[in-house]
Amino acid sequence: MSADENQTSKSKALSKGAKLYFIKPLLLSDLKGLWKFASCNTKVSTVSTDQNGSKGITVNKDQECKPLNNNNNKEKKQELVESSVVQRRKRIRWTDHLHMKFMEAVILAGSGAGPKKIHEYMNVSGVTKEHVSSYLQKYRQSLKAQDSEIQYQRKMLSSELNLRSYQLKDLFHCKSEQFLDAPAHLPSTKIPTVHEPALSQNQLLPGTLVQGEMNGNGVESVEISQEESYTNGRVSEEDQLDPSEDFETIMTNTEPCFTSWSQLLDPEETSYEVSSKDYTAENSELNCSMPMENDMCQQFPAFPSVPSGNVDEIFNISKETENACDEDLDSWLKSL
DNA sequence: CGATTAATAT
DNA sequence: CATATTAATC
Repeated sequence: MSADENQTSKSKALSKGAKLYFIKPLLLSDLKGLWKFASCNTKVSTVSTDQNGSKGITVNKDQECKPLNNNNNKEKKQELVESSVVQRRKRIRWTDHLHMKFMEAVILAGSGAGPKKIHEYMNVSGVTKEHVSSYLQKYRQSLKAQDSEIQYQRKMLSSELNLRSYQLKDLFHCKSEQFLDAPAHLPSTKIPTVHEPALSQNQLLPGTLVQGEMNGNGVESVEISQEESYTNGRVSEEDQLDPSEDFETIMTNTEPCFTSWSQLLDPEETSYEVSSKDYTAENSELNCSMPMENDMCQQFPAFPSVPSGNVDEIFNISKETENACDEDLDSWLKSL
């Protein structure tokens, strides 16, 4: 189908094997011709362009049209498909095995590789570049989805930490009873445990080897269910102190482990391997569904342990330090 | 029949 | 080559 109505293009196309040549915009007569063509069972030997004004198609006169309604619907459909001039590419099934081949190829081809390279590495007969291309599209989509999921979790985590930072603040400003009660105020921050694979169909990450390899590539799948949480624990009823930027900034400024598919693709980008390890480590903590208190210790300097004794005293000292010089502060810290 | 997957169009 | 769209399967 072409907007090009000059005769040379037409015959060119026809000589190269086109059975039909439509000129846009289509006319009703074109459609009529098409219908006739489609409902005829016989092969089209020759189709000549219409000479008489209509710029549509012409179907050979000698074609006998077979009535459609001799068969049931299904057969009818079959017939049409089979006799149709252009045959649809055979639909392939991406079995685990194929998928594995694909993944291997993706890895071998290196990040940034396109369908062509991947197809070459796969080297599976019957699988065309187009097949690979299509699958690659899907694969990338799944990565993207994963990525945004991770970003989401990251956000959540950061806000959790923020929440805690309020409470640490409270600790420092402490009215002693608050200090002592503090733990009770902590929101129930159960980071949901990882529910393993549960590979949803569209996640495209089956296969065992695959998973392993992917880790090496920094594409670890971190599946933390998000359904629960964050609605119950949200200690919003509490008098919200104004948000302390600190933890938020720390979290958001921290380079994400891997930001996006495009980053993965970038051959220059080498750091993600390392950072992804960090990330996984970080997450394995989460996965243990450990209380946040412990996690905090992993990521931030440990909070000085509070000496047994008079809380008020400590508080007073800490207050004094606001005007203290470094040395004073230093020695105070040591005394802790 | 809606979702998902793969082919094809842009 | 990437992405959008459509068709075929599940």
